[in-house]
Amino acid sequence: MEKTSRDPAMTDVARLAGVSHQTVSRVLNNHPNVREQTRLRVKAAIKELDYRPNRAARALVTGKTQLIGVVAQNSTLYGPASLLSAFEEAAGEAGFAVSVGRVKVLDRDSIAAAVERHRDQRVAGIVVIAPNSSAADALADVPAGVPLVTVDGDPDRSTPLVTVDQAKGAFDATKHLIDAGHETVWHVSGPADWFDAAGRVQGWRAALDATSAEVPPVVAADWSAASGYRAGQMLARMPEVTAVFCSNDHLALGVLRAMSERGRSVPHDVSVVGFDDVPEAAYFIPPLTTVRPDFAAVAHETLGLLLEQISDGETTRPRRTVAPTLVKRNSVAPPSR
Amino acid sequence: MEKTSRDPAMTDVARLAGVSHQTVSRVLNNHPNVREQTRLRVKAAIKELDYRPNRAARALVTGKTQLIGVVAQNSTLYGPASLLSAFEEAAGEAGFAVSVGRVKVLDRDSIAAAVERHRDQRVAGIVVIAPNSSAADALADVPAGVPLVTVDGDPDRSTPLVTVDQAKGAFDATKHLIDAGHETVWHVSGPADWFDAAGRVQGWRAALDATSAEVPPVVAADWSAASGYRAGQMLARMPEVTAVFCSNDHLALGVLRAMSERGRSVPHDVSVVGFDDVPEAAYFIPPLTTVRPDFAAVAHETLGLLLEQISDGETTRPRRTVAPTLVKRNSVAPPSR
DNA sequence: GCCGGTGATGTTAGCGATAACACCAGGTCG
DNA sequence: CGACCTGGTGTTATCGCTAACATCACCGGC
Repeated sequence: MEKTSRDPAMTDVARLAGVSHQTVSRVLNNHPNVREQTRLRVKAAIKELDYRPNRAARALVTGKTQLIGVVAQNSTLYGPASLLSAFEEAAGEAGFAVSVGRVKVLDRDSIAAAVERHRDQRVAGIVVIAPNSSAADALADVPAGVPLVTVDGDPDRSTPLVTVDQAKGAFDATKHLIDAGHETVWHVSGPADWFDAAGRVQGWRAALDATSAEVPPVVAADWSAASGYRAGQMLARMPEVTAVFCSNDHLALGVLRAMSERGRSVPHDVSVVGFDDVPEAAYFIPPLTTVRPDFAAVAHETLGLLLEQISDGETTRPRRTVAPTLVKRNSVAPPSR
Repeated sequence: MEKTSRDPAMTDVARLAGVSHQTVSRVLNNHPNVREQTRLRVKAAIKELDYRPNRAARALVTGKTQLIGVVAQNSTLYGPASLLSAFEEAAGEAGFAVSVGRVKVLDRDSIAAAVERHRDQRVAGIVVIAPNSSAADALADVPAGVPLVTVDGDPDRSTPLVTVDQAKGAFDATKHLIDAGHETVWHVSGPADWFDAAGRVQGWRAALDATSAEVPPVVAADWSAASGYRAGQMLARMPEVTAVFCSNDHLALGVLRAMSERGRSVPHDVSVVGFDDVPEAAYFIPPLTTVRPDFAAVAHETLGLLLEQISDGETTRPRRTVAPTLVKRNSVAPPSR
């Protein structure tokens, strides 16, 4: 019964393989000048001891970690959650660990504190999912030199940014309704300080302008089904409303329920389009036509941009946009009138 | 224009404060034997230099990191996503960083690989969200000595485990339907190899047994609205079905739509109860009665169990269960017959 | 007035890697 | 055939911290 001794270190491997620890290091880092036979001996020793390099020691001497910090809101909104999950997977495949710093609210202080925590950890780079303006503001405080990429952040700021092409998605959705024969399209929007919501408003308006359709007032909501329901109750009472584009699927769900309660049939009386394509959208009543963002693509672009900064210190094209696609289901029909 | 010099280290702070680096270390670690005046001088120097301790160096000498590794599936299922988010927040408050290792599928090899990646990082502890049996199997390979907590894992295994009391939630839901006057309750279940699903089946059956109600066959599905819809199509054709307990809210959504298509009104003709209380459940048609797990509580219990293991090496009570609550809305009514 | 204890601080020795340089054998070349 | 390169390897210094021990002033007690 012996005391658990410490984990094997490089010198233990070296001793077993009959070489110096430096040679072990060379094998580990794939340096060219190692004889094949030596390499094999070292690898065998590594395996035999179940040796794993000590990252702390490596980080200490190189000054670099293999860690990426992500700042995200503590919410289960479908978009951010999908993005985060996709990013973690992509980063993992690239050999980076991902440390997630959750933030309760997206205000300047919380974001700044989360970024600081990551800097304390000496992460190689930071990704901030900063979907609203106060979150974006916080990034002004981050000193240059820390590789940083913003996702869904402020398009008017100069930080490297990856985002879904909200305007295009909204344009397509609105256009689809107009093409179905509707005279105009109403819009239930997400919170005004969210860039996603703003971009969708912009795309919606552009589509209406393009066909000289009348632009009705934006119906403001947050992202919740509850607020969509309230917006829907209002719209359901207005007979001139025949088409509604909602800023996300949950808003659309609320609208759907309000319409159903008021006896306005979707899509016969009113057409509805959402945004996000949550997995259950196909099982709303009726199945929802919606816009699907490609979160995996956003994640990959983000990682690419970050890795570029980490290695070069600079970035060639610091703004990237990923186009979403319209998914047609049964919530859109020509107006009945 | 001078070259960016290296980050300040402890010796820089020491020099500025006119003390030795060891004294700086003592201040940082709140050692008692430091004169108040010295402490203040050191703190001032730390602030002036914007000094941050190098965690790699600390980890190297102490052999411990302040990192917790989490293994989770790459999915956006509401339950796991909520749990993860809650855990990250709780761990952050306790001063730990959380590294998330995503896994595409919950099979033994992937889980084992993810655990290994975390061990390479020398995390202080590991949390595995292991909701099905193949995931749980992988943990057999983890050597003792690595603090490990399983969430939603195998109740029959001896690893420390935290879980929602699935059986109680399901029992309450089923009981609620029986109390409303239904002769029996049908069940649309999640995948059979998920412990969550199994626990819910068990609770459902217990409630039926307790009132000597007939136990209809389990309708098997996965967690998706699509599979709920298929199950619902079948159940809708059976006039004797008046009450359905679904293993999660998305299944319930699919059932709701199938019922609506077949002209069976919920709750007038058929009552439905779900599980999870997703935020939009209140806006289904009709608003869904469901069971709400307390993910924050699960997260806290998990963290507590893990920290106990990290400090003591042992655990007093390695199994913890968190009771969910029934949320009553409008999808349950007495049978019409 | 000397001794031992105690509080405040400094000094030294690692932790486990990589970097930089030193070294040595063997081949190439003028 | 000696100078020079070059591939393979070892040696030493170093990263920034904490642990352990050393030091020193000051205190009270006999």
